[in-house]
Amino acid sequence: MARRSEALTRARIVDAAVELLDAAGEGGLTFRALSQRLATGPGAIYWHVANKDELLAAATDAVVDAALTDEPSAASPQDAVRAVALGLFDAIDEHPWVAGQLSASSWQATTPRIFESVGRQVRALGVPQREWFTVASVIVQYILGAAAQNAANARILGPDVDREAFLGTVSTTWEELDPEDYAFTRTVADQMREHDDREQFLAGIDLVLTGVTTTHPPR
Amino acid sequence: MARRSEALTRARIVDAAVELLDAAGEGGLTFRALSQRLATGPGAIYWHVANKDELLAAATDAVVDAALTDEPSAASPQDAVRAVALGLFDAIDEHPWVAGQLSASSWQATTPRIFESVGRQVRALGVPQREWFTVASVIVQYILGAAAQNAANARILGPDVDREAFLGTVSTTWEELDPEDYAFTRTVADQMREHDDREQFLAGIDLVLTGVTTTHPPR
DNA sequence: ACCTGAACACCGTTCAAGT
DNA sequence: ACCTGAACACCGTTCAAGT
Repeated sequence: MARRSEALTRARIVDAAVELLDAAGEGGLTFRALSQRLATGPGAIYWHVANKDELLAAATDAVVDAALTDEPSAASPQDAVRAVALGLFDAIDEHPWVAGQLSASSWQATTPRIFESVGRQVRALGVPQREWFTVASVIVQYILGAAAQNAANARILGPDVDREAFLGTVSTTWEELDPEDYAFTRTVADQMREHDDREQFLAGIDLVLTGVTTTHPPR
Repeated sequence: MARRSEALTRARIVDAAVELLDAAGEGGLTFRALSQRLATGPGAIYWHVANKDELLAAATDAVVDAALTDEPSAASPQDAVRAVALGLFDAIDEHPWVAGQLSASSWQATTPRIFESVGRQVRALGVPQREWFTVASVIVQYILGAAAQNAANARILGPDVDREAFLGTVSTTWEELDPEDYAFTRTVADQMREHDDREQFLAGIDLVLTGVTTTHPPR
């Protein structure tokens, strides 16, 4: 499997890192495991990459870049936002470790790309210019925040656990909470069991977009 | 400083863990550092706490619990949501490591408390019952997501970096992006330099709440 | 029941030495 | 210029031994 004939490049290292992260999670990325997969010593990697943080940032960048390559070209700004949001949602769902990174240090390099995609649609919605930064930030925060929490749940689940069984367990736990302290949570326990993550994420996007267009109606 | 006369309890361990996390971040919490601070051996801690994950979850719980103790008792459901949101925002701002935990494994234990607080206000807003879970989830996702990203920025900053200088640097970086690929981001670079995190967070809450009341107008 | 602290397996990172 | 792999300092966790 290991193609030891090919040169050790930064790109090959990042690709292998993504594979390791996908396969075994954040704890699975090890300089030893990585160097074994690349058929070298651990020290070799340090010639191409400064340290583990930089490697994680590069891996995150690679995933987000891939998720954002498809140009929106949608019917409405709303649809374009939905497309960007779903692209990131799916990418994070497929690579759950990305979530932790996006709220970590790679923020600086990766976020402008997301911000730009969303911001153009904010402009297209007719939001007044002095609100552009605020509104675009709020939408990006919701997208990344919701996707991150979704990924966290997926991480608890693990790849081998049955989703329905898990939701059933949580739902049952909720139903057994103190009736007085958790009146609301108990009531919606069955809604939680039957909800669809993707649908709910889109419902959130739509709520935010409705808030935006209501607060800043297009002239 | 170390009160070696007192018994080693789970509560004292968790308190010391919070202090270490506050002082030195996620990397600062070490069983060795912790046991030194508590004047014992590392093994002693394992009698009270199963492992590091459980310890982190307990520390997170402690912080969130403290942030949610003040009952809202606000004029409107909107104000109550703002109060809960700001309480969590400030708690995460003060204990940035909490953000990473909330999107990690402690989700199960801690989230119902937040969910209940927000959910009661969703009910009070007159949202139809079959939408309760969705709407409450969206609000909680925004609160935790936005607070987490804010904390991430604070973590990059570190406690000793000048905030204004940092924002100035980021703003300048944005202004130097490619004019075609990053037309929007460049335009709002100065807005980013002058924004206030707390205000922007509240603006997001209000956008979401407006979206909720517009989509589900109170009868 | 609760604490001690040495020991184990593992990790990120460095660096002299090689090609 | 690029790679090797032993070595260093450190970590989470265990466990026989103590009180």
